[in-house]
Amino acid sequence: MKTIQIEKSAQCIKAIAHPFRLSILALLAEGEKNVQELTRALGTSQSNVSQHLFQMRARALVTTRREGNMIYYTITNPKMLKLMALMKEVFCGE
Amino acid sequence: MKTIQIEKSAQCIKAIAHPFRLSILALLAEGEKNVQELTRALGTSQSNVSQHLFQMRARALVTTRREGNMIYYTITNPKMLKLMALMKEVFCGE
DNA sequence: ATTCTATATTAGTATATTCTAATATACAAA
DNA sequence: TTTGTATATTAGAATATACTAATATAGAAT
Repeated sequence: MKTIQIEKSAQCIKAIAHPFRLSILALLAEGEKNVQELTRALGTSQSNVSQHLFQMRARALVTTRREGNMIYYTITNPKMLKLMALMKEVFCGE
Repeated sequence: MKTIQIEKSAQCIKAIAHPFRLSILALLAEGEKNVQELTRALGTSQSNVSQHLFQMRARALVTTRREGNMIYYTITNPKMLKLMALMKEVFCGE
């Protein structure tokens, strides 16, 4: 595996290496959600959620869509769902 | 996904969220290696490599075997290889 | 234009991570 | 038993991350 791929992968992995960010992905796996919905589900501050979302947006792991004054987030790459399922299997046993 | 699984997954993901640790996994994917071999390949200090290995050992992602005064490391779960391939695909495109 | 609501950004602090340098441990060889 | 080699551990400094509180922005509604 090339150095550049290692670096990029490490950045993306870091972007999902937090319980809140994993939870956000698990919620988005059900379908798109706006920031309010995510904030309520996580039980932390809106600011904190926005900051976590920023990290995943910066790596293009999630994508946004505006509707009125709400921003809806979705998982960019559908293969992410497969990846999450496999991580669960490898890290938590089956 | 349950909170406990989220927590455990986040811990494991953190344990691989570093270029050196990903490189180590990529090297171990080729077969078991001892600390010297990994140290030479990474081009950092032996102490640093041991510290990175510790993090993955603590999460049982890698397993050790002693031979004389060398310690050989292997990837614990063969499914990790599938996971790494999928991460590369999702994070680096195909 | 003002106000309201949703989201983003900033500043500052607390905590965690990473690295280097030094030291400890464990086995092998002499 | 001393010496050498491989690996692990510790301490401390530098950097990065995560959180709270406050503020900014952008669009909607009045």
